[in-house]
Amino acid sequence: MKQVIQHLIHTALAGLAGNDALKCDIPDQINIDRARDKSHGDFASNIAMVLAKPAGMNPRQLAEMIVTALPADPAVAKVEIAGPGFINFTLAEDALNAVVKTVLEQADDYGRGRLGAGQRIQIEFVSANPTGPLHVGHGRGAAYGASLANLLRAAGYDVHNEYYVNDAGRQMNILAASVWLRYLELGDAAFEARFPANGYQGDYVRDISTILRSEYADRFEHSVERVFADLPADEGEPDGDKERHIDALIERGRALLGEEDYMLIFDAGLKRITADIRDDLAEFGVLYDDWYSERQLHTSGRIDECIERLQKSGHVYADNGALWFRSTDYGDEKDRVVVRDNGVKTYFAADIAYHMEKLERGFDRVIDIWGADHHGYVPRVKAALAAIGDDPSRLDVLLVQFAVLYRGGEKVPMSTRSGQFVTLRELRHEVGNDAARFFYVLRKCEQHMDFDLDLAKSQSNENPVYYVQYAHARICSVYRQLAEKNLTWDSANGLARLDRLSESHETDLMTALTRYPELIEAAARNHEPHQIAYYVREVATAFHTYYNAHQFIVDDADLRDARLALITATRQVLKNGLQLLGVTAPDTM
RNA sequence: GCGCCCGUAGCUCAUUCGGAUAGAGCAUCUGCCUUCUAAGCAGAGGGUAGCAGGUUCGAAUCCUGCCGGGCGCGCCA
Repeated sequence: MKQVIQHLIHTALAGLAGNDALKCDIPDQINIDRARDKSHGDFASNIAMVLAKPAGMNPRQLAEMIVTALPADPAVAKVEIAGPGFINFTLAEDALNAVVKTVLEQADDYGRGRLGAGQRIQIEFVSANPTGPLHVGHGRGAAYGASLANLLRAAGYDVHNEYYVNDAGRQMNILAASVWLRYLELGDAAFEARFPANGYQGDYVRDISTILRSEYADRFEHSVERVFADLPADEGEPDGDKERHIDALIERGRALLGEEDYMLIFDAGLKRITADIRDDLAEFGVLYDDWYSERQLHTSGRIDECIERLQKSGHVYADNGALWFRSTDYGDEKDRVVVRDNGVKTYFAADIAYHMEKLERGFDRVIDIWGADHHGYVPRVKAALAAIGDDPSRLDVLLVQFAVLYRGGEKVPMSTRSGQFVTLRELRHEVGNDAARFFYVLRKCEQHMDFDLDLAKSQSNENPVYYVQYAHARICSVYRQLAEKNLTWDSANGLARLDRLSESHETDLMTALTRYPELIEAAARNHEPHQIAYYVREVATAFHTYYNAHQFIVDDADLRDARLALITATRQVLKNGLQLLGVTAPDTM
């Protein structure tokens, strides 16, 4: 409809310019907005105000001229000039109620757009280290990423979801050492007192060790004395340094176990935790096309290849035994190490290779969703892509602000290492997947989020998701009532008699339904799934209001069939919108 | 200190890439269940959009400065 009006205005302007009545260029983009206030009609254009200055005219006069030159269109019932020079368009009733037919015909496809035009787009999100279960902080990235992926798909993109598994690096070695020590602890309780301050303390580590012991009893046995002989002191001991201590402990583990057994323990932890994360996300309705391994980048030589490319670019130098990427050449604050003086490639080196690889896989666009604490990382990744000759503008990094947890008015400390956190699974079980998905996505990603656990858990009925789902269930209930009264809905008759829908509640609801396709496009373009959440709530409001004001199952069969057509279309739009958010649309509540 | 994000009703947040009188939910108050589910509806009160300038026909939105909050500034990942 916007395009229709744009076209009308464009025709009018072209005519005026042809008569020399208008002495300025016609803009390519003519802005048509939804009117906020019903008294302003359905759509508004600010074109007269925009062109007033270049045309050297008063905006209201110019608006008069444009309106006079507008070709007639059956869809437009009324055109008015208002305020400083807005041109307001009111739709004809036929044009409005046609939406009911459109929705019923297109059904699950109603709202699908072609903004993406089949472009391939990859979206990587969550990608938490597989060193422990997901916590509620990860939940936000999961809900946001999954909803955004659904939204982009609905907007016509070919979307590929990916999880980057950080299965290499120091954190994973710390996990392996933690699993090993808990395993030893099961054979000798004396190990418990020596558990490193920096180890992973969560109970899930003990669970992994218990399983490991059931599979490999007595295979990795070592005494406390041998394990801790001549190690640097841990935190809490004189001259203690927890970092040096845990690194030495990892090396001790490798030496005592041998590489094969060490990797066996390492993989036991990795596999259990990755599987747990995968199940957790799947239950949350968050699915991936690929789980991409960081370790695979190392073993395949992709990182070396990437470093070579960087070197050839001339932006790499050696200093202090390490290899540096001169990211300051691209505006970064300081240069970054890619190979440490001990020969180990940094996480950054792997990440450059990963992004290089993503672009090579043929995606037109790549989206990374990161926690806001990684924001300083964006310039160096883009710098590296530019250095190796890739186009950094193909990468969008969306930063999701932290969800700060509150319990009893107190901030809840979160740390994976200490094992002190509320897991995503706990949250899901307490408030339900639907409420959690909806709650998370109700704020735009750059907005800081206060997550009040007491509110979410104890007063979950206040969550607006129930309000929306209730509207859907109520519509289903109307059909059950219809059956009990031995009536049926004649849909063909309903569609033929849409002219009977003239109550203000009905036009309001239909207007809301017409907005859905535009909303998908705007929300996808701006990466804002929260718009969908607010929209379905608006549709639910329009429906609940209608429900209370009018009876659907009336004696007049034409009116009844028309009203049932409208609420059926409403149910479809609610379902489509909720589906994008990963929320169920229940038949009963 | 430098960089990124944020500041809108008592609380939590919207505000269609600059539009008309800044809107919802929660909380508070007043009404509505013999009729399709009251997890609902109708209505009321509640605002200097952190503060001060600037840009323009028009600013919560863009720019500058200050104030306040969050995060980051490793040869960790």
